[in-house]
Amino acid sequence: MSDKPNSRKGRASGGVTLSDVAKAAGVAPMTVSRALNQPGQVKEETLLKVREAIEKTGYVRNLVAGQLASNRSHLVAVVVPILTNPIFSDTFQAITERLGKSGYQVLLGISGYEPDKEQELLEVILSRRPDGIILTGTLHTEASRQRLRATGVPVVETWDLSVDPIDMLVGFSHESVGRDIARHLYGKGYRAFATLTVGDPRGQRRMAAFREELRAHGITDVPEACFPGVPTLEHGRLGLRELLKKAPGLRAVVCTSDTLAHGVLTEALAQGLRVPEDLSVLGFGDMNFAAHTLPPLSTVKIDGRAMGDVAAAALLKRLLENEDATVQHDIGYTILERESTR
Amino acid sequence: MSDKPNSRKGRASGGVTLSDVAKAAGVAPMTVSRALNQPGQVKEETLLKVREAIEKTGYVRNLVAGQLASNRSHLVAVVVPILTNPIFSDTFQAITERLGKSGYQVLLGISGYEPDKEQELLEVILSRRPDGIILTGTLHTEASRQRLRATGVPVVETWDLSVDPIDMLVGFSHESVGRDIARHLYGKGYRAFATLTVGDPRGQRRMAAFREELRAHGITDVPEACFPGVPTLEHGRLGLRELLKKAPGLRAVVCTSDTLAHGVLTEALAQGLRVPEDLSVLGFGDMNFAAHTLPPLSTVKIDGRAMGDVAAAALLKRLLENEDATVQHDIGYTILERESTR
DNA sequence: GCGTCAAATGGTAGCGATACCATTCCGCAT
DNA sequence: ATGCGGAATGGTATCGCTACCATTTGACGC
Repeated sequence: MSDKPNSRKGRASGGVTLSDVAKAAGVAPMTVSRALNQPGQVKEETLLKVREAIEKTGYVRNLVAGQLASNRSHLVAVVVPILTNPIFSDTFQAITERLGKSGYQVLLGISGYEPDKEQELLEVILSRRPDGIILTGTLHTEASRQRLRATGVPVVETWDLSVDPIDMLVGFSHESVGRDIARHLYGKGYRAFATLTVGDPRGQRRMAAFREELRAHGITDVPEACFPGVPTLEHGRLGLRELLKKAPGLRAVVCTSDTLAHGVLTEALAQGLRVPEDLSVLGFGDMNFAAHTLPPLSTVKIDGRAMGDVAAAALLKRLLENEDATVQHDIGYTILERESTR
Repeated sequence: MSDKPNSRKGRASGGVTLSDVAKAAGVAPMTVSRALNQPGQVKEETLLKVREAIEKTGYVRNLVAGQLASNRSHLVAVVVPILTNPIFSDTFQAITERLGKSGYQVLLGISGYEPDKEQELLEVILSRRPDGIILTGTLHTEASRQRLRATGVPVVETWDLSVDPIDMLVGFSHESVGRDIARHLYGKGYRAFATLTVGDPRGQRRMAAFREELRAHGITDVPEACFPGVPTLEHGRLGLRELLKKAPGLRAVVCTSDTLAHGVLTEALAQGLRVPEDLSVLGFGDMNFAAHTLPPLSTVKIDGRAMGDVAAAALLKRLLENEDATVQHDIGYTILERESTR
């Protein structure tokens, strides 16, 4: 049917427009527009004619023009630090699904834990006039915050709580997690701890709170290993080796990610250390493998899907119902005791 | 500085437009447009005035209007089956980075291995008039293929080869992988095989070729376990149990994913099976953990980043240089022998 | 038959930018 | 001075759609 690929250069796109469809259907352009956007307001008979014309002409909607005219993009931008961490891809997937149901599409941005990169990203994102923005974390440049506030786009920050949110907020307290871990493990009788982290600002904050709480119990010497980049099994293995060198009497390793913890378990197994008898290991995230490691990994469960769902729901409420209430939602967490700690 | 959040309803967006900037700078709108898009064509002095005006007015570009006028979106859509599989997120990340350098932004779509869902997705994607589309796999509905061909958008299919590509193509032969695995393992003396898969069409094809090649060597009975959904450690563990029940004499398990293989290794360890003495395991993908499992996992290495890079490069060539050559690139693969096979 | 009102449809003027062409500017040779 | 040509800038007509309001249609009661 197609004569030849459209040239798509110069001014005219060469494609079929809504007016062409209207002509083919014998109605006005506005009617076609309504048939597509508010089919309920169009008579069944007309709807049929329009659909037929669309089919016949091979019309492809142009949301770009629609967006310019209506000032609504049906686009929501989501910014995550990295995608390779399943903890974020779960949230992202949940957001995508929830928004998709209401006809919104997601524009993804990857910031790599760098506020400056995030700022650049936001600039491009704002240029596309999204209807809403979902950010990961509350650590943004001052310029970013001002820009977002000034434009008035609905914003949801996730994965954290904050005293001064830009707009809406869905997350949990990382300080609280750190303290709870410390109390929990201290309560079980552990005294010789170490932490294993990567360059993740929220993980660092959890561990800072963890240390502080331990200090309150008189434990001041907590060795740490920290790797740059993303959490990997390898970093977990290297990390345990490093920590054992620093502190041979080590009894419990607290990791900022299940992946790291999995590496620690693996290295322990390789070295003949029994878990939890000789060494306890605690992860973070409750990723899908955590329950199936050897031994099953104790961890802090974060419901990433729920977080995405709540964030998307809050945004939709604002978008669809023009609800003006500011959302502040603590999604909580659970310390999941499996067998890697006892 | 901001008076109050813009209402963003009705027709006027209430924002600062390029014309406002032009007025503030004392130049024509066209000049501001050029200052932003072809700064080389604008006098240094004028450039300065414009930049100042942009700063002062708090102007945020509107790429939507620009796109409508110029018929170029600086947007490339990427469709992947799932994001949780690191093998795809690597490719995706590489694409994003490469395109980002040339000023293109990426619009992500998740198809969930369902051609019908992909078709719906493509409809929305095309409505946004992307400058290019990168697809995963070559398995699309006929309607999708026609639609893509008719619109004339540059398309790159990845992760596969095909006799009838829509446009450009970057991948490798899954049949070839399957046959090579069979020859390789057969050559090392193995005779009792099983396969472990999830509902991934390309993995299925690899295993079909694997079986066929084995049949050529007189091995016809190859038990299989197949799980729906995505590959997880759990499926790997369950899979090995299932397979051992079916075929206690099993000597080598071939998996369609490193994650599954990791699960098999874990279950073997849990059952006291020695790898590779009692059981050999082969994965697929060479994910970042593969070299660090117990024992290190033999696998088929696919360079996902390279694939993304090549795909993005091919697209950019078409977009920037209007190169008309059809690309067909076999990215290849390597069977990586670590210790889980011998 | 006619007024009434809601449902369905149509006409027109933008949305904010860029393509295209026209115009002005400016340095330099004549 | 004058003419010339390239660099820099400006004016205007769209791009394809939807908001807004006007108009038409049709069902109903009296």
